[in-house]
Amino acid sequence: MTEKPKTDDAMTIRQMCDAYAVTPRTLRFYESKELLFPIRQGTRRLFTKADRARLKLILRGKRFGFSLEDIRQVLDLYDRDGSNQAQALRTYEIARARLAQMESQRAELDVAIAELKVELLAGEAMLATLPRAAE
Amino acid sequence: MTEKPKTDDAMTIRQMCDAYAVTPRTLRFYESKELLFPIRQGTRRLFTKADRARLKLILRGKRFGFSLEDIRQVLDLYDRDGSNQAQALRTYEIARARLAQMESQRAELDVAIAELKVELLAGEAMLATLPRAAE
DNA sequence: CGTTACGCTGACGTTAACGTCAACCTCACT
DNA sequence: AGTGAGGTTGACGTTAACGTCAGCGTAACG
Repeated sequence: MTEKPKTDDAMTIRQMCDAYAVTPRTLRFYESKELLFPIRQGTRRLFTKADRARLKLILRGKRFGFSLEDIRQVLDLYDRDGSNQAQALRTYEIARARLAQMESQRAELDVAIAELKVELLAGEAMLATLPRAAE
Repeated sequence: MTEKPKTDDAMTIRQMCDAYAVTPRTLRFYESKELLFPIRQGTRRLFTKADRARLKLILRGKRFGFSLEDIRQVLDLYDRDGSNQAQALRTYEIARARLAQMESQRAELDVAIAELKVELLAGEAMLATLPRAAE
């Protein structure tokens, strides 16, 4: 039993779009970039459960700010051999590097926010000196 | 006295590049986008004190994540009439909007960082289960 | 059999902020 | 006159992640 991972759960491109809030163009684009591998029924694409799993990872990766290329590499590693420790380690390293980037970016953002707040205070002070034309 | 804001302090493009760590292309690009207005000595550009002040603001704006177009608008307002309260107010509003963006971005980044950290912990756990091929 | 829905494949367009030539000028020397 | 440094103006290239056609197929409905 449980021996039927065939096309039981295949979804059309439109169903995918509705389910994941992406455009057809996006899905085709991801396929062209080898991020997704929908099967074909004639000329049409059918997205399997595996594709949906990958798409979820892709969208998550994007939220993290990974580039599609980064994401592709990680997906490749998962696909090729999920139980290879060298590859798992590589994935881990990529993620760690990205985390470092994000934390650095956040630090810069914090500085910029602080500076901008100072500017705003100065701006408010200036505005207060010339409150003419009070309707 | 103090009546000579002529070309006393004009700088060549190369001097500007060295002073502000930008390329000539960048300065010419900024001029084409009407962010800078270097005077001409024959065909060559000479950047005045005013240009340097603007460039500093531009670079600062970029650190804040403003687009060049945003920056141009603000510079225009300053230039046109620095003491116009309506314009100062507009500048203030632009900056406030940008600050809101930045804080929202920071919040998202925080979430993404937190999530990614969770993933990393999971990754570490997984790596720990298969510590084969030591060394 | 006509139309409507859905899908497919190119292929060019978009946005930002410059990078990267190529071809030319033009001083200051030597 | 030659040469080298530094400058100028086009104008096309780059990167990411799709958007936006145009033109075509095909499958079901009425």
